[in-house]
Amino acid sequence: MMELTRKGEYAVRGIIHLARQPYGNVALLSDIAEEAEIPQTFLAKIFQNFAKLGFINSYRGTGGGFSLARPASAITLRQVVEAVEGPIAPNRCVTQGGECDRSAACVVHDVWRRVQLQTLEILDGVTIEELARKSK
Amino acid sequence: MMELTRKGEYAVRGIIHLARQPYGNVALLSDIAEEAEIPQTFLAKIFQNFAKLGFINSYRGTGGGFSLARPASAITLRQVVEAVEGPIAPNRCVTQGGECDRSAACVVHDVWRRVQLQTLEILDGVTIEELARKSK
DNA sequence: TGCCTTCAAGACCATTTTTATCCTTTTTAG
DNA sequence: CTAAAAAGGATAAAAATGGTCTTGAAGGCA
Ligand code: SF4
Ligand code: SF4
Repeated sequence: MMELTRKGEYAVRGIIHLARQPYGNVALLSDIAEEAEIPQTFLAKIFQNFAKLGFINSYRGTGGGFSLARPASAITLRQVVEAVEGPIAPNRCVTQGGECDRSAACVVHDVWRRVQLQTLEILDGVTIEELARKSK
Repeated sequence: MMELTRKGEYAVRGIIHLARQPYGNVALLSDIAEEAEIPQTFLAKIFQNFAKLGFINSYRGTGGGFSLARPASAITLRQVVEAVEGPIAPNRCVTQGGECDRSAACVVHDVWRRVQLQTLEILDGVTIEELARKSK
């Protein structure tokens, strides 16, 4: 239950590997994909999305590639995961605009909200910088 | 991300409604399904599974139905959820025998383990009795 | 003994999500 | 101009989800 998909796992691994590059350095998709052991075309989609969201910059043409658009310390694990997996919620009723007519009276609802809040707290507290720095 | 499936949601709702019956009372599947607003045939599968796991008793024939096999206070939300959704884990690498050759060195792994442990702690601390009693 | 009720078990199925791959286009450096 | 590299869109196999249907088995009752 509640497992990250491959896409989520790849997204995290991918951006960590990108963050390990010397700062400002532009890295090739093919290199990151190989290092992180991610299917290149799949990672391409993920990075395209990250670029749109402003996490990373992309450069086309010869000498192109990807680099972080802001310091790794300013990107949290939560942001990365939510970017690809959507809002973190253990049940429908705890998402923004989550629909269940029972929510008001439901006790289980409160349990899921606690799970959600604790999870968010953990993921908010971890930055890509930390992850990239440790266990290099 | 990490959402309970319908099956999980139905399982929780179903067993709570069963726990609201007078103790020892045998309830009809059709009644529980209607009260909890769950497709009856789907709930049947869930309850069959619960019966196998010893959470509930089932009785066939006229006057048959389902009842809890042990006090609601001895059934935790975690047990119910894991019964239908499998082990609670935010990533493959934190399941029993979860496989990722990186686990040892990986820092993200530790984050997922923390998420898992916090979630388990919450779900272990909630019993079906509490859920059935409150917000009747 | 039959008949009716109720759960058991397994087959079946439509839809959605996951996990990619492929191809064409655009951008850019040199 | 050309080669390199990402962008964007179409396609698709495989798996998971969310059920339904049919048949069978067990139990109560006239
Ligand atoms: S936990 Fe309660 S509020 Fe949330 S979806 Fe289930 S019934 Fe609705
Ligand atoms: S978080 Fe680390 S250990 Fe877990 S699956 Fe990802 S790479 Fe492997």
